[in-house]
Amino acid sequence: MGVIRKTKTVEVLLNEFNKRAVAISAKNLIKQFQTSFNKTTIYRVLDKLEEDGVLHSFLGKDGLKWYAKCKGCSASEHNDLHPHFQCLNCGKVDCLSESVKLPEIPNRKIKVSQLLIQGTCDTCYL
Amino acid sequence: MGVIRKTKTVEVLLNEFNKRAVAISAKNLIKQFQTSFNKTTIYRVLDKLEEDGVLHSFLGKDGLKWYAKCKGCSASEHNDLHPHFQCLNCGKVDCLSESVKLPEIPNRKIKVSQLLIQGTCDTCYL
DNA sequence: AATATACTGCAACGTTGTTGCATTAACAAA
DNA sequence: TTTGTTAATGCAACAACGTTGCAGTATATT
Repeated sequence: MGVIRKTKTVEVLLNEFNKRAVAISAKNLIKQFQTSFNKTTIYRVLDKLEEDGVLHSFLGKDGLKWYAKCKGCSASEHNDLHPHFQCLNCGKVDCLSESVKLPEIPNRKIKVSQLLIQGTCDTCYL
Repeated sequence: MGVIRKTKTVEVLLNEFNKRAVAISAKNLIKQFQTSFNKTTIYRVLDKLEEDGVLHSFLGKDGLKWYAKCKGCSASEHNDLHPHFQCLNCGKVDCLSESVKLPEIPNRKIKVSQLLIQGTCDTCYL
């Protein structure tokens, strides 16, 4: 379970998430590191980092998988219930710190929820 | 533009959405009607019906595209801001009528939002 | 240094959805 | 009803994102 060995791929990817504060899509990472790492490896490392509670994942605009650093998650518990904002212009995704109040749903048991807000970000906002 | 001609495909698909009250994925429709219609046709008809404000679409669990009947939408305006609930056990998706209160986001312009709640539905809830 | 096994790269594949193009069918007008 | 325009369809091929199997490599442990 989780990341066991400290490999080059893990080091480089983690560094990337630490450097940038925003979420990054698997697609972007693959493009960025295509000369260094195979896409299969990147997918697998991201999986592991998520299992480990280091990253959390969610689906963005076109069903693409995005990852961002977790704050206060562990391998046993993922509490990534914050919403995400994706800019329809530049594609950038931010984690929002505000929590969402889920509607009341009778007779159903909620396991996870995902709120994706789309619009224009501060940089692209004219 | 939207749907112009009353074809067999449009008729059958619309009938399906009227018969069942839940959301249906493109994948399911293609599987269900693979003997009658080509998948390309189904994708295109769904697109048109959405443009027309008859259906609205959203992304479910694995990035799959789901469609459901709109209430009070038109070609000019889609007000499909309600959340969806997907059962992790049987895969069924329901539209929830409750509206969601979006968090305050400074310096950004919200265009659309999508809240997907996942868990166990009433039928699968033990 | 030797060993066990986690990690990697490659190639091939799977699934969902899209595109181009020739053919067919819906609708309007004569 | 027949004709003509053009929207809708089916087919095949493609595109994108992601997964799988397997042989070879690197990491950590002894």
